[in-house]
Amino acid sequence: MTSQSHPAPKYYVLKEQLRALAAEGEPGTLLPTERALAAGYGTSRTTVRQAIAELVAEGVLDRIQGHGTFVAHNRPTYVRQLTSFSEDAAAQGLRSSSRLIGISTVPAEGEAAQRLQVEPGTALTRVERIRLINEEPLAHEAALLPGELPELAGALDRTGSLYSALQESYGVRITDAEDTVQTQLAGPDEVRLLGLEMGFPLLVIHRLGLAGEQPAEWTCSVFRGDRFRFQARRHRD
Amino acid sequence: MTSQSHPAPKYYVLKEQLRALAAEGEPGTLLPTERALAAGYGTSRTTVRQAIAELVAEGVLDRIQGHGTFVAHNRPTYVRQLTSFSEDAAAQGLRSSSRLIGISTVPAEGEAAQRLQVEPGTALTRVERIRLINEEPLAHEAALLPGELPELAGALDRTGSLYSALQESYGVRITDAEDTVQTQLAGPDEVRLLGLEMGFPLLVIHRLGLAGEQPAEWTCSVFRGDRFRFQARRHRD
DNA sequence: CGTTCAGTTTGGCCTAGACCAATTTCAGAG
DNA sequence: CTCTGAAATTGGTCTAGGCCAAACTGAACG
Repeated sequence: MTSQSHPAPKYYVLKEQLRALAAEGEPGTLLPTERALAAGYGTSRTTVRQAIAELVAEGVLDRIQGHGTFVAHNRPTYVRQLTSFSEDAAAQGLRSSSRLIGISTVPAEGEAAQRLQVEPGTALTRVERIRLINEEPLAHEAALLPGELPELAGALDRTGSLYSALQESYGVRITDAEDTVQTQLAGPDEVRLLGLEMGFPLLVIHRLGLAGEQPAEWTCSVFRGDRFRFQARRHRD
Repeated sequence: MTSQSHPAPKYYVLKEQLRALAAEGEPGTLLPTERALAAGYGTSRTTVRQAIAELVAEGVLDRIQGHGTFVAHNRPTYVRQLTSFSEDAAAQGLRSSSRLIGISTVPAEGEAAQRLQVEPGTALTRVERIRLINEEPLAHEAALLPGELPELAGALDRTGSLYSALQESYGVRITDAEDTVQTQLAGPDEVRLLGLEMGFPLLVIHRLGLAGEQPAEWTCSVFRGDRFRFQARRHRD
């Protein structure tokens, strides 16, 4: 008999009960308050909060300070399939938009310089944006492009797409991209920019965009882990 | 003045201090005990534990009940690039191995039936394994293959690779694969199988393997989020 | 010298409650 | 009826401490 059957932690049992409770209600339905749940389930508020925190991280629940905890609305899950955010969203019938935080010129350094194959100190254009799906923040994205690109702001404003703007204004066409996906936990920056909780699980994608053989884009995107899937297709020789 | 400068939570300040502390020590160096840290930093053990928990989730620290909390050893980060675990690991110079949990025959149902394009109830072969890098558990994997495959166990034992076994015994060659990556939190199963903590961030990959146009494999892999990166390369037309 | 077993240490889980901040509620003023 | 402002409500953060389980320590024993 190898099964030692450690009893599941109390918070986890409660978590699954709350998950079931959430499944019954319509999106938006308010759950009892944390204090009420603690009293009702004969536990402490700390334990209730741990259970709720994980369900929030899974996109099952949502909560607002001063308001309450409620069944999360069925968020569309954004799936990255192609290379462009706007194209991916359109392919899935989602309304995508961007909020431009800023375009600046920065010197190349560290990994960016290496990836873009330029000398450290070379001027790069940095485009920082928030990506939204159905008007809700989904990701923070910072793209680094070689050279100074004075016309980029206007073209980006017209087309809304970085790739379109690059092609339109500078004839740069990204033909290949290499993406690396990994997990990360939300810190103060992500909390501020994406409006989520500290320690929330995120997916970070580093992308190297190539125009032919020439590195033309080095981007770091930080997605909410609960509304995002990354999809890739490969062929073996 | 839009900056509202919410002060960072106390646990987060402590987390970054502990991160710096960990960076100084060699891997394996024991940190002070939670009770000592709480006393030293003039905080509560609860707060210390929250800080440590996130650093554990990031792979910076490691802890063992009854022993202590210490600087994590520099784990190699496994990067998925091709379609096969064994090939990927070999390409990175990592010692990979598998622990077979079981091979069974199960009826097709739900998403698996749909993905493999078989009628619900059709017999599938289920191969469940733990994937290890340098003898440490990295992922749990459950592969579903259409049909009953009596010779699979032997071939798998000989080659160690599912893809090789499939080709060798049945002439099935997986030529294309579609991977979907998303986040998940560790539950009791993952805790038991991979030896990590409840609520630990994971990366889940669903893979549909195709032999030509024919669906031949539907696999769900659950990786530790701290020792895994997923890499994909795309070409745009 | 090795083994055993009780006591100590350390992390794992949980409780009870304090104080803060954002939101909502609602009575009172205009 | 609308606006204002205080009070109540609800989630956000943190404290202090209890009990358990796993690991370690060391003395007693064979």
